[in-house]
Amino acid sequence: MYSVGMSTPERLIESTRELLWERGYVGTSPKAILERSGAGQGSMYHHFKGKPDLALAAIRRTAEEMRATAEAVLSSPGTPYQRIEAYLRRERDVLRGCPIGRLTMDPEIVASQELRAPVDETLDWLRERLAGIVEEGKEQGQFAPGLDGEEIAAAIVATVQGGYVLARASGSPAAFDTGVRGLLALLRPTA
Amino acid sequence: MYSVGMSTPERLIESTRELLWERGYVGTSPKAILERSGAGQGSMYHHFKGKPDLALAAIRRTAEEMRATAEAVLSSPGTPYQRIEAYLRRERDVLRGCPIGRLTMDPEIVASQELRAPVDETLDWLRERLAGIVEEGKEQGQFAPGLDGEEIAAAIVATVQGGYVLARASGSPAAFDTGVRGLLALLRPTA
DNA sequence: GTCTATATCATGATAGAC
DNA sequence: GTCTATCATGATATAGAC
Repeated sequence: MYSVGMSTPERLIESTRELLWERGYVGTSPKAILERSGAGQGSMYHHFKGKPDLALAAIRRTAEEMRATAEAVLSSPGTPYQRIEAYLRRERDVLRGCPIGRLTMDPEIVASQELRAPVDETLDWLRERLAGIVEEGKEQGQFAPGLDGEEIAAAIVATVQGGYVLARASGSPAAFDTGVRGLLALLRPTA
Repeated sequence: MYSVGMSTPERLIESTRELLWERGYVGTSPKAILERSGAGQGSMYHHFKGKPDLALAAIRRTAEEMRATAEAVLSSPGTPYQRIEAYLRRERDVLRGCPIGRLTMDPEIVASQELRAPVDETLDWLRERLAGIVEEGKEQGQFAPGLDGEEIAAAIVATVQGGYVLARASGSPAAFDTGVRGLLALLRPTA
């Protein structure tokens, strides 16, 4: 429970972010949010219109954070291959899954234009960012000229998102790493 | 609602399978199952011990079905690359997601040894099956000898599972296909 | 801004008649 | 085997006092 140095709306948003990550939108109840945040019923409905409104604030913040984290790794020095490798091998809490990607399996998120938008925009941005790096690699002769940046980027993001699925199914992060090694082996410049 | 030619337990299982696919375990209520199946409260608790028991029966059947579908494609004639391509390009209801993979994002499935087991076993079987095909391809000189069958297999399954995530995020199956094309481009034998 | 009270419906099940 | 109570608790709010 968040108790120090945070305003009530902050505590509500942070608690909601955690619960959405752990249990998804459908699995997260207002009651659970109140308990975790230490806020009262009245406070929550004073600061937010309801569960969807609070979830939107939480999802937007998580999306921003994920984007910033990815950008930090992707803009680090190194060759295109090295930057992609750094992204794929970056430390992750694999068994917790992706706080953004997991939302796509939630029926109420997907059904809501508003709630789905930040999820879509984040994954879309990531694909575009990676596609640009692949194109850079092609120009530098690091990747085969026949490869399509957008296709490779989609395969990279999918491998990460699917890696979480494999890891959670098996109860171990190993499967994530195995898939990442497989993709890196396929991407590795021969030169 | 299932009404003809099916026993009550059958109707309950089929309705549960659909709901688990659409809404996950946490998002599926006994009431919704009863409404969809047309069965009464009493029938459900007569044939099954409760929601977890019914879900287990539903998940086991979905797992069997998924395995049979995959095996049919993977054992079809063709070179290893062609069989992998056939698997990746196989017709899918992409926006509905994977009925097995989506369960890994459900906190109560992952928390339950019993409910997670069929999910784990199915994805594990699939990885092993694909790994064998990759090894075949290496023997035939279709894939580079340096590749690891298990790694490539994990990347393939992850690309599919992650492809569903991308598709559902964007609300269109296109992203799934883009990722698959990217992976196939990387796998394609040059010879 | 926060609190407690209240409201309505859903959840997940049990009991016992038929 | 199926049906209709019944039940305790949770979900998702609203109302109004403080």
